[in-house]
Amino acid sequence: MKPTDSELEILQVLWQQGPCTVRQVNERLSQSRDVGYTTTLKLMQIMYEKGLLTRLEEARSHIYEANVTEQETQTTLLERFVDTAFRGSASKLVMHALGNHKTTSAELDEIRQLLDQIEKQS
Amino acid sequence: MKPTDSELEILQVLWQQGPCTVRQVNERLSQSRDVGYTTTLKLMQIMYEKGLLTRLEEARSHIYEANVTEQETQTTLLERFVDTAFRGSASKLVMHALGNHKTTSAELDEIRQLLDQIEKQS
DNA sequence: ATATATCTACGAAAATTTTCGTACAAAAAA
DNA sequence: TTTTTTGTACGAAAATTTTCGTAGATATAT
Repeated sequence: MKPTDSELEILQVLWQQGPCTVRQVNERLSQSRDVGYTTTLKLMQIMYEKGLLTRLEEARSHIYEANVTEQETQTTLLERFVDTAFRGSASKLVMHALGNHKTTSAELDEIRQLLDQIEKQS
Repeated sequence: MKPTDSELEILQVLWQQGPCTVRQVNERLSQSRDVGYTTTLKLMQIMYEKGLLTRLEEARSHIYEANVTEQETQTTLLERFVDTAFRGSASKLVMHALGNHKTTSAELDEIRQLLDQIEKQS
């Protein structure tokens, strides 16, 4: 299941903040851009229908929760992205990402450890 | 300039094959999915208007060429992707990419070298 | 109790992207 | 020369995604 850009934005809020009402999500989104309440509502209803979200209808204002994990979504999106933008070459993508972004020393070490681990397995 | 999915598909063909006519691009695309000739034509015309492609009109059938490099496009798309899917954390993306894709030993070494190089610079 | 605020549902407009039909010109084949 | 093929241009339909207005229900405040 590949979320659209707007859907991903909403998922990010829910992953970071945990279960939220529409209002809470909308308020969070409003911090970075202009978006109407019913726009967010509608999107979340659609996501609910698609199974991307679950919701509790106990109170008058429903409480929504992500029904996909951040990890699995990242995996799905990454796979697609590697294919479309990097012709399937994960290592090209990695080199590109490391080249263009600031990465701390600690993070670099972490990546080194992962490299060793991968090599050991094979 | 962020190309759409279909536009990226066309750019990939031009990056791999060099300057092409619409027919050549369409034939390449047709190998993987069903797409009409005029669909490809229209898209390439739009891309030309946007400045994503240049073209030679000397012959009857124009010859199109990518007007953005694969590298710069990858950089643009990657930046966006890191932000939307990985909350801006390039290292998270890297770990994810290394974890989920097969990478050869040579590629792993190449990445190690890059890591060393980055660390030396800082 | 009446007015105001807040919520859901839902249809449909608006914006974006993708697809294709049709018109017409020029080249190639018959 | 006439027909068929191959090309561009272009408008507009179709599909997808995003946005929002309005109706109606329920809670909250005056």
